[in-house]
Amino acid sequence: MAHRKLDREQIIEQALKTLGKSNSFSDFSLRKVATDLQVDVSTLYWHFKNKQEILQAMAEAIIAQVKLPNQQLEWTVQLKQLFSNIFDIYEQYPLAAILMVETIPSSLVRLQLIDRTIAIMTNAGVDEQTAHIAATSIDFLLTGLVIDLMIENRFRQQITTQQDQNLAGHVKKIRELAQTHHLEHMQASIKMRNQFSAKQQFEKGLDLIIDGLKQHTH
Amino acid sequence: MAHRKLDREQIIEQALKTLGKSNSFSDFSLRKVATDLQVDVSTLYWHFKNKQEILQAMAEAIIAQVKLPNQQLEWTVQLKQLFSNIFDIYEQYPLAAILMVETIPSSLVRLQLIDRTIAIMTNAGVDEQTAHIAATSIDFLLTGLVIDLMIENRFRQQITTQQDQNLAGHVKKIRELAQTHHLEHMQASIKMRNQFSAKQQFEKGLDLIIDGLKQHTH
DNA sequence: ACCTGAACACCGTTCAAGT
DNA sequence: ACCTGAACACCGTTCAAGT
Repeated sequence: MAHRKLDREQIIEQALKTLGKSNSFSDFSLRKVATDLQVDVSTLYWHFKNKQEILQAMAEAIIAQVKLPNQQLEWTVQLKQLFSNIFDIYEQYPLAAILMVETIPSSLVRLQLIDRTIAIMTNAGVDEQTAHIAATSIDFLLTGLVIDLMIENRFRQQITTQQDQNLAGHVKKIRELAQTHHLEHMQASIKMRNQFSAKQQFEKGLDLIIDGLKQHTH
Repeated sequence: MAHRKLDREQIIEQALKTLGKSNSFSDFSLRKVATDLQVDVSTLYWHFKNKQEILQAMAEAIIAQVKLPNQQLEWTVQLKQLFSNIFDIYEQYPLAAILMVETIPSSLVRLQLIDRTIAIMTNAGVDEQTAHIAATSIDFLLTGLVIDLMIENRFRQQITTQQDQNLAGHVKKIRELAQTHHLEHMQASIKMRNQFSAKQQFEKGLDLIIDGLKQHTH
């Protein structure tokens, strides 16, 4: 293709689409993005310094979509709404959570988001230190659950479509070990995972942390 | 080298050492493990099916080192001791946390660990559902913090040893953005990260979740 | 049974060369 | 200013061949 077509925005847009098509994060490559753009890989290196910079821009584009809750609302409602929004976006871009882990939160949008999260708590009377660790905890819980969810879905796909005996073996093994070694709580956990959606589990975890926070408010 | 030397145990032992020498998880490769073992890469494929299986065995070897707390102790003490032990092991093998994320917990040792964690809570009167989500939350908080810690250390190293302007730029940018956009809580967070160790932060997060759990016990 | 060597299909990154 | 093509140094994985 001739020149004078591409800009950074178009590259990031396609990169997010290409990431969406990928089965895993290691499946995602700049060469595939370039192919989808009908362009040589090396072209990307004129617009971006390296892969890390592209991932950074992708993460930024995703976080920019997060809608902040109304500040008039009660603080627990604000927290729940905010992270519910983030959860929904992560579900839309299933690999976005990994993107956040792989990337440094040095963009303004991401810093503002962290700042706002802490502000919600301190405005409710929580001390700065507790608010900081609570924000971190909620963030890790969210990304952890989404990554888990994604891995599970990938496995489910691989097992059904490609009949991957290896992965099917793992799932079977977990159930069997739980039974033969009488890991009763493990068995209950497996049931729970099937009974509640990842979002419901996240909400319960968030509630738990909020319960803890309430003891630090006054 | 001639044959009749290697076994799975030796490979995993060296793999953990090679992982320890790696600056990042993507830096770690089977080819490097093979070189350290003075053996051809393809040799590893006689002992293991693929890379995933090797990672799985590595994760298992690490978790096997976790010491379980005395069951006579009070439940909050048991929880704190258990996760303090896990934290210390993760600090010893800085990339172990990523290993856990990349890997399915289908080994007996890991399942037993999860089961035991939940058991500590249910024995204290916490319902099965809350105990399950709390165990998950604590686990994600721990791995999240350790991964963060590791990334930070890697950056610090790269900045000082290789004068990586790119990474130094990120750190500087965060401070600057926090100042110019008056992200006061963000500034306080940066201070706190320097003031408290990752372990101390984890302990505070754990305390928060325990505070939440106490409301579910009776 | 255990290991090697070569090959394959992938990566990210660089750089001289084109328009 | 923007893009290509070829090259480089890496990957994981397979497989015929050696001992």
